[in-house]
Amino acid sequence: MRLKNTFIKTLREAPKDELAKNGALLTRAGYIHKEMAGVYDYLPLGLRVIENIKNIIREELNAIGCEEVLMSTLQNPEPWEKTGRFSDQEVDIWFKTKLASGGELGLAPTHEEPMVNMLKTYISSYKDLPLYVYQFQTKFRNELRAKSGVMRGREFLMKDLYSFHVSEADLDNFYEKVEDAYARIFDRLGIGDCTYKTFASGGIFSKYSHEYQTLLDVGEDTIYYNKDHSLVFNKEVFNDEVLAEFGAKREDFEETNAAETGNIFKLMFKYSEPLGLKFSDEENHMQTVYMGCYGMGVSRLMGVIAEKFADNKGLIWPKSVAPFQIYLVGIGEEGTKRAEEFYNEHADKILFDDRDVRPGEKFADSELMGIPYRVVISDKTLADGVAEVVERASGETSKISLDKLSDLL
RNA sequence: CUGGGUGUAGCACAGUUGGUAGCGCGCGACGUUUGGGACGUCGAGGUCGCAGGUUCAAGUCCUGUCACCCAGACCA
Repeated sequence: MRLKNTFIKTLREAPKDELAKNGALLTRAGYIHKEMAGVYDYLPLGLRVIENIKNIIREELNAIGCEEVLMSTLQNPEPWEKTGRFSDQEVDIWFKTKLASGGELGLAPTHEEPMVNMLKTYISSYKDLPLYVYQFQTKFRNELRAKSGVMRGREFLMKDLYSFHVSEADLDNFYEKVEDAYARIFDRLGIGDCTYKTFASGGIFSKYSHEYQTLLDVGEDTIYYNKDHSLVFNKEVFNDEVLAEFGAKREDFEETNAAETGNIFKLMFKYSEPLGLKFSDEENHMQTVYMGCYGMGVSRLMGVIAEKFADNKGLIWPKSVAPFQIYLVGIGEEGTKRAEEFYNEHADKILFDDRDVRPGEKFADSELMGIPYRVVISDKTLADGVAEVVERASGETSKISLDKLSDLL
């Protein structure tokens, strides 16, 4: 991408309504634009980050046999009424609107009901199971208070996976596969070493749910972890009774803030029963489908990663999610010409700062945008037949011969 | 929802006892610059969140309303 050809522009100062670090930096660097509290537009760079995160999740889920769909945002109240969740008393974050013809609609805050309802069309026998279906979908939640940049929005992008099984054993088995997939996803996103599977309050059918909590100063959750992080509890379940159950002592735990970046949950029959999702078993007896659900906040992940790795100069993206691998700057006549040539060979992976501004401004923007490598080709470096490479994360500078530059991509 | 705060140019802000709006950044033109956000000259850009009201006159005073930020409460 050529900077000259894009409409985005960096800002020296963050808008005063962006106090959160992630929102301020993502806005200044031109990744996002705020429409209103908790509602953001994703600009070319931000969209690339979102797509990179999605692709990592997609690859890992597909690898364990999941199928991707895209369900509707507009919700027919009927399936929700069967579970009681269309009620504003039951679910207080609905956005609702009216049909021109008079009926009422909801904007999906999650998708258990429509997913179950849809699959009633396709699941009728044990031969149809198991099934693992997921999507990346925009969710709407009428939060009392949106805050923290893109980390708590009224409209946000979420990956939601639902699994369907003939038995609890099969659900348990798949649940473990998702745990493994989640571990790989967090690793690939660059936050594996600071993201923990956490015990949180459960629902009707299971004692605990599991959240994935990423350590973050400004995270909204409080968690407690022991020395080797083998046991991590959300504050909501951190009590003497639970500690006794796990044979743990309170004094071995440390308190810290974290952001919930994912969760996995055994639903059992919570939604399949009221919605009548059944199958015929091998003896031709009707059985209710066992279910699990597994969420991951895509736009929140972008905010968490932005927030976590930034320094006083700007964003620092892990290579796996960075919108581009190289921020390319050409200086001087010959340097600019050679930069053009290199750009033209790998245009899809390079952000080329071809603007007619002084180098200092380009350097500052490269740091603000957090692109992993800044490559400078100038008449000076060309005298040695090399380009200068600065790694954003470490600040380390090195010289690389021009024909080896593509190794960075 | 409770408490506190803020709405003036794309961004950040100033605007005195009411008298018809200003600075910096950014933007356009020209010139000088050209490896760490350069400099000079000229210039464009505003129904002062919105709606009422008071007044000869409202960014400024009054009433209402909306939005936004922070803390709390809330949060599969």
